[in-house]
Amino acid sequence: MKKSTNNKDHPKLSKAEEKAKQHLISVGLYGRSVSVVSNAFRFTSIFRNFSENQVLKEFNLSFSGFVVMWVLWVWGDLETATLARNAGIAKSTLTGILTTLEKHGYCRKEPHSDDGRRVVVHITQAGENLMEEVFPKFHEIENLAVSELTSDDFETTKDSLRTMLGTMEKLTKQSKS
Amino acid sequence: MKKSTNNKDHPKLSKAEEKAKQHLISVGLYGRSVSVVSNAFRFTSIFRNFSENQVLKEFNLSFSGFVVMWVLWVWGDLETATLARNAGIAKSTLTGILTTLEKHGYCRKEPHSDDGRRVVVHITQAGENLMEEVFPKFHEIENLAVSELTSDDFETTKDSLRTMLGTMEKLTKQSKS
DNA sequence: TTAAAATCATTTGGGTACGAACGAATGTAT
DNA sequence: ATACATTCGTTCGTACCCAAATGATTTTAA
Repeated sequence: MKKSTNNKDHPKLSKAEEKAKQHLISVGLYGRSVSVVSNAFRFTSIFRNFSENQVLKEFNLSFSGFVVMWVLWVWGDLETATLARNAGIAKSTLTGILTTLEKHGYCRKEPHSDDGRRVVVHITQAGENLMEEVFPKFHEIENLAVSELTSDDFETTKDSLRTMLGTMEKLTKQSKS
Repeated sequence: MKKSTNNKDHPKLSKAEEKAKQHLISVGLYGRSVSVVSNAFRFTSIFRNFSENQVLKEFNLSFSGFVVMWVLWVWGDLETATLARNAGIAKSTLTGILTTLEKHGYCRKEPHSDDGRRVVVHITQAGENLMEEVFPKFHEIENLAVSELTSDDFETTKDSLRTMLGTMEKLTKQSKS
C-alpha cells in the first residue's frame, strides 16, 4: 500500500556491507543508518576518483581545484574566506590550491580596494573557457551516476540528502556554541 | 497519486544551491542530477568534519584511520592490499596510516608465514577496546544524520545510494578495460 | 594619538592521498 | 640452475587538508 515507489528489487548488499552488518549484529551494535552513511561515503569516493581520471586530470585540475573553480564560476569574484567556505575547505588549504590554479592561469588574486589585508580572487578568461568546456563533461558523469534511478526515487533521494545536510548543519552550528 | 511518500515539504534549497542553479540555467547547462551529487559531497564533507571533531579526535584517530580500524575490526587480520581496497585508499596511503595507528598501539604488522613479501595487519587488544568504545559514539552520529527522514524516505535513499554506487562501480570497471 | 584588540591571509607542522618508481621476494620457463 | 617476469610493500614527489601560530593591517578604546 504505502510501499516504496521503487518497482525494481532492492539492490543487493556488497560483500563488504554484508560482512559489516553480520559483525555489528554479533556485537549487538547493528543499526540501519550504517547503510546510508557509509554508502554515501563510498559513492562520493568512487565518483571523485572517476571524474578526476576521466575528465579533470587532462585539464590539470584536482577535484578540489575543480570545486574552487566551480564556485568562482558561479559566484564571480570572491574573497578568500568566502571562497573557502563555499568550497568546503579551510582557508589554509585554499592558499595552496589557488597557487596551483594561478600557475595554470585559471584565476588571479587581486588586492582588496579598501582593506589591505583582504584578497579578492578573480576568475580569468582562461578560467571561464575552462569551465565552459569542463563542466558539461563533469555533468555528464553526474547524469550517469543517477541514470539508473527512477524519477520518483531520484526526487526522494534528492530531498533526503538535502534534509540530512540540513540536519548536520544544525548539529555543527550547535556544537560551536 | 504516484506522489512521493514524503509527506513533509521539500527542504528548501540553500543559497549556494540556488545561486548555482540560476547560473547553470543562464548558461544553458542546468540538469537535475547536480542536486544529488553535490549534496552527497556536501553531506559527506560536513559529516566527516563533525565526527572527527566530536568523537575521533580524542582517540587520536583521523577519519581514514577510523575507517582502516573499522575494516580491521570487522574482517579481522588482513593483508595490506586487501585492507587498502576495503578502506577505499591506495596501498601507498595505507603505509602512512598504519604507521600512525601502530604508533598509538591500535594495530600491528606481522610477517606472512609463507610469502616473505607480504604483511598481515593484526588488530591489537587496545584496538578492539578502542572500536568497542568509539563505534557506538560514531554510530550515534550516523543515527542523528538520518533522524529527520521518514521511514519510507530512508529506505528509498538507502537503495538509491546503493544503486548509484553500483552504477559507478560498473563505469569504473568499464574504463579500465 | 597611541596602545590594545580584532580580523585578515599566510606559514608551519603533522597527517593523509595518489601514481610512479623501486627493491626485495616469489614464481615460471628454459 | 638460472634468467625472466610477476607480485609484493615501501619510498618518493607532488598535492591536499586542517588547526594553530604568525605577521600584517585595520579598528577600537583610552
